[in-house]
Amino acid sequence: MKPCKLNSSMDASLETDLQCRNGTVCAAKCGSERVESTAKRRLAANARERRRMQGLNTAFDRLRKVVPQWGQDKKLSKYETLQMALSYIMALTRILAEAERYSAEKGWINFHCEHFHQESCHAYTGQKVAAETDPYAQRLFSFQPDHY
DNA sequence: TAGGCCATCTGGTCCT
DNA sequence: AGGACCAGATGGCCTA
Repeated sequence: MKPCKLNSSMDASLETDLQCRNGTVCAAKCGSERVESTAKRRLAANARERRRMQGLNTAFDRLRKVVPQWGQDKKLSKYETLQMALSYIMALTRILAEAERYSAEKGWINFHCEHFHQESCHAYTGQKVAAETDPYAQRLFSFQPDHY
């Protein structure tokens, strides 16, 4: 946890706030109220920003949980997490596209067998199904992140 | 000790 | 006017 601080630029802006409008220094009451409200708004903005960043970090943690770690004991950095998520999504997309292609092909084969070559179907489709499961598993488990 | 990563503060900009 | 988002600055912690 970092210490709370008010930096010099803010102090300067608060000071100029005191010398307002009529060229002379405002009444003490007016100035102190303005300073107080500015400081309050700043603190509120800081708190909001902290909450926002915490929300962002929670999202990063959730992303880390669903992205492959490849046995790394060290937590992925934010940048690495994004890179890994990107390559992982692209790999899954490729797998899905191939799965669709394979299933479309299988559908055609079933149709063809039903209507034209019933006698030679079973051996062929059985062989096809067994063959198609392997490449998916192979691809999924051999997935390596792309580098961008 | 340098470099990487991170949390926080801050001011600017845009939106409601 | 006030909130959300963003990017720059700063300083702390950790590791090679």
